[in-house]
Amino acid sequence: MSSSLPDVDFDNLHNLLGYHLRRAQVAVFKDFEAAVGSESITPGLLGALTIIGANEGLSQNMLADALALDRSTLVSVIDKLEARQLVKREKSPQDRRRHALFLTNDGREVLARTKQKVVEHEKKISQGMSPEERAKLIDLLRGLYK
Amino acid sequence: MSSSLPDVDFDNLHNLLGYHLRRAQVAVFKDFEAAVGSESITPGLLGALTIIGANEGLSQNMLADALALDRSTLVSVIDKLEARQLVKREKSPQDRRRHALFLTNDGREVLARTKQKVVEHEKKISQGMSPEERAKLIDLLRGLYK
DNA sequence: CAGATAATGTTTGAAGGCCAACATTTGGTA
DNA sequence: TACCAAATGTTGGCCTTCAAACATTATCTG
Repeated sequence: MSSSLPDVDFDNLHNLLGYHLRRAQVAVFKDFEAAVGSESITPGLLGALTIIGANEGLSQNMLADALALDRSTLVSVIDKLEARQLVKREKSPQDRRRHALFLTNDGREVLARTKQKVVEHEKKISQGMSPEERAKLIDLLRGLYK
Repeated sequence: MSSSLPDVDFDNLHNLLGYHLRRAQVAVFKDFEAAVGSESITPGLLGALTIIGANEGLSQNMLADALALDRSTLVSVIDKLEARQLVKREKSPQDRRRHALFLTNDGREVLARTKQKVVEHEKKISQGMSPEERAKLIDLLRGLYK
């Protein structure tokens, strides 16, 4: 399967946080796809559905902030969700620059189903650590970006 | 700066490892660019230079394995490094399918300079945690992908 | 040895992200 | 009030990545 016989020397790469962060993220996202993929929901789409569901009527800018995505990136996320009839844009009457975002009934159903599957996914990837370790991990990760 | 007044409800997003992993990775990579950017070296390029430097003559496949990148992705990484005269491809005499990868003198110099700057970068991002916490963090991250 | 199978590097196409530039709308201020 | 600055959403260009298809070369197997 792998093509390393003489074993690669990683030098100090294994001491770099960025290296491990990237690999962990790739692995976790892959498991997410496997667990939730039947709904055709990616981590990014779940994030958007979750925040919209808990904050109906919010603007695209607020959502982009919450997800730490660029405004322009969010446009295509919402385009995709709207094309699948999970979300709708409505013009905000207070501020005509804004779009107010809402879940459709389909959106609410997909979100509910996805959330359940995500519970399993989180359980699976956290298998190798104790609840305390998991909490500590999240804490340390937040420390890296807050 | 930010556009949240009524404060966004994050629902259970803050309990998802993937969410924090992505945000931490983005932040760390951004700091990397700031610290090392003067050399125009990205995390991916540093990874390639590091592994090649410690394993001169290795093949593109072995390198892709080490970096957890797709073979096809690595082609463009090496294209870029070769265009900048930091790496050279040589046809392997033992296996004529393979390219053996080597650093040029320029490549060695850039790698050495970059490594120093990366030390500072790692110090900065690890500022908020103890050495034990940092080691634990890396350990937990490895647990997610190994 | 001959033919099938696998490994290697490459190209192409698609997805998802960023940034810069833009039009529209709002809000502050002189 | 009239102007200038900021906020909002969108578009287009670019980069990085993966996956699939391909040609070339090596290797295994009958």
